Amino acid sequence: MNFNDKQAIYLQIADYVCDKILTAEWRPEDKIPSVRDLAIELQVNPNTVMRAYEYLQQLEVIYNKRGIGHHVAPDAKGVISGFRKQLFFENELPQLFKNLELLNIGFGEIQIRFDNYLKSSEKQQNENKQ
Amino acid sequence: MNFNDKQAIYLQIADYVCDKILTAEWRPEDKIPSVRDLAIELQVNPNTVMRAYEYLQQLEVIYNKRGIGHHVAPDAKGVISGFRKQLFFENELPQLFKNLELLNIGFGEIQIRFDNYLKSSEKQQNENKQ
Amino acid sequence: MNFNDKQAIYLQIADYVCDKILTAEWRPEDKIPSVRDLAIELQVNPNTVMRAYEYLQQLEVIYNKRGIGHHVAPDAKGVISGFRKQLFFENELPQLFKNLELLNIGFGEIQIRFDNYLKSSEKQQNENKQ
Amino acid sequence: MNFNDKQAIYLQIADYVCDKILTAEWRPEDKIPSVRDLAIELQVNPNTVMRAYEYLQQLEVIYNKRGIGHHVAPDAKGVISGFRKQLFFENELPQLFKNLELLNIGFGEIQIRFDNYLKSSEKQQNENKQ
DNA sequence: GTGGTCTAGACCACC
DNA sequence: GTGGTCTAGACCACA
Repeated sequence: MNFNDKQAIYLQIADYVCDKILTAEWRPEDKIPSVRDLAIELQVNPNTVMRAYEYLQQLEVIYNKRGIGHHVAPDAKGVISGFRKQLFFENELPQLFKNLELLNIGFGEIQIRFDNYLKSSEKQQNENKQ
Repeated sequence: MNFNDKQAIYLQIADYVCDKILTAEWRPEDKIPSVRDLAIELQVNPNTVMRAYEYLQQLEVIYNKRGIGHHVAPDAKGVISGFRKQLFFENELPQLFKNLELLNIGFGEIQIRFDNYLKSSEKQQNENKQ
Repeated sequence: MNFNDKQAIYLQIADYVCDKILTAEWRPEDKIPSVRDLAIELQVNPNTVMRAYEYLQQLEVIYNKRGIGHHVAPDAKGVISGFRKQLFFENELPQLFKNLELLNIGFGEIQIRFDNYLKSSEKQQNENKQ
Repeated sequence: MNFNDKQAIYLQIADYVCDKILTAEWRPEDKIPSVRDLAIELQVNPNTVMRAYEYLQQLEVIYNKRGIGHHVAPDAKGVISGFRKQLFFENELPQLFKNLELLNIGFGEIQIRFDNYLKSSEKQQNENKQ
């Protein structure tokens, strides 16, 4: 967690959890780490983890079984994808296009960098498998 | 100015000024509007404009002559481009790639949307010329 | 704080903080007083303290943890010394030499006054220890 | 003149005039440059030069003959020395000593640097004579 | 006219 | 509790 980032820590934690779910590291109905454990792992105040979990419950990404712990919601992946896609197409992409134009960056360069990204990404996955 | 945006107003003003410089509407050594004038134009408190100008001075995008006013720095365009490119390549682009991967969005779709963006952008410029 | 000094109050506060750090009264990673607390202690407006802290953050003398407070940066002492030495050798010392020459003041007199300064300084420290 | 310096321009001009007098480049009863001429030479607004001259008149460093111009006062050198010495001993020197102490700079180093300064100063004067 | 500083007081998000 | 932002209004020095 980055304590000096402009993004709130509880949102950083929520993103951390969402990434775990999107990459299927945590699957639907899986039990996710307890508030205390995650707080220790991420070196933050348990209240802050609690707030992130509450936020994710509200979004129906996770749910809580009293006395048992928090679990990944059945359609967590769909919900997260929905939110992120909206953010992506309505905010990030227009901003990207504006930058390409103002900074005189060609679309070709983006394509090349994306290809490189894919290659290094695949390579890393292969290494992890071995 | 967007008063409900999460981004601070003074940063929005700074971006507003940078855009004026990048599009060459304001050129190096030009005098830019006084704190009070811009405050009236943008309907904000003069202190808020002052804060934006202070921030831009620190970044060496503008400079101040005692009692005369603020002026566009000689290499303002280079400085702004530098900052924005760094932000673009180090944050926005990796974020884009990560999104494409996690959200299962094809690169082709981005390309189509960019072409559409360019068309509507050109169209608008032609309308402004007339 | 000296309200009639030509030097801005927020800069006086910044100097106050730097002196605390240089004398090791506040050490690296220590939490420094909150904006509101220092404002009460120094009898100034919290905004003024905030401005001093912003300035020091920009200089990387202190840093901020979200919701926790401001802390002395790891190399604060080095940073401050660097700035002050630069100011000293590039401005103050040439100014001193120019004065000695134009005002016909002998270097010996400076030496005598410095010895007296050291004596009174030591004396005061001894008194504080007791 | 430095338009971005914290010191007011009219004070910079006043210092400029005082230096000329202290170095005896301009002698008592000499006519000094007209407001217009000095304004052109220093690339500033004539009003600003006027303000500097008014300030120096008030200090009895220069005086004005109506329709003729400004002249160096008989005891200009004494007056200037007086002011500067006061500033020197009451402000600059204590500040210097405090810096030496906090920055751990030995007095010996100052002495060496002063000797070097004198040598280069003499050398330059010899060159100017030739 | 220009910027620069300061105050008082408010509201907000965050930990 | 912490900082961060904004407003309204004041005063000052400077060109």
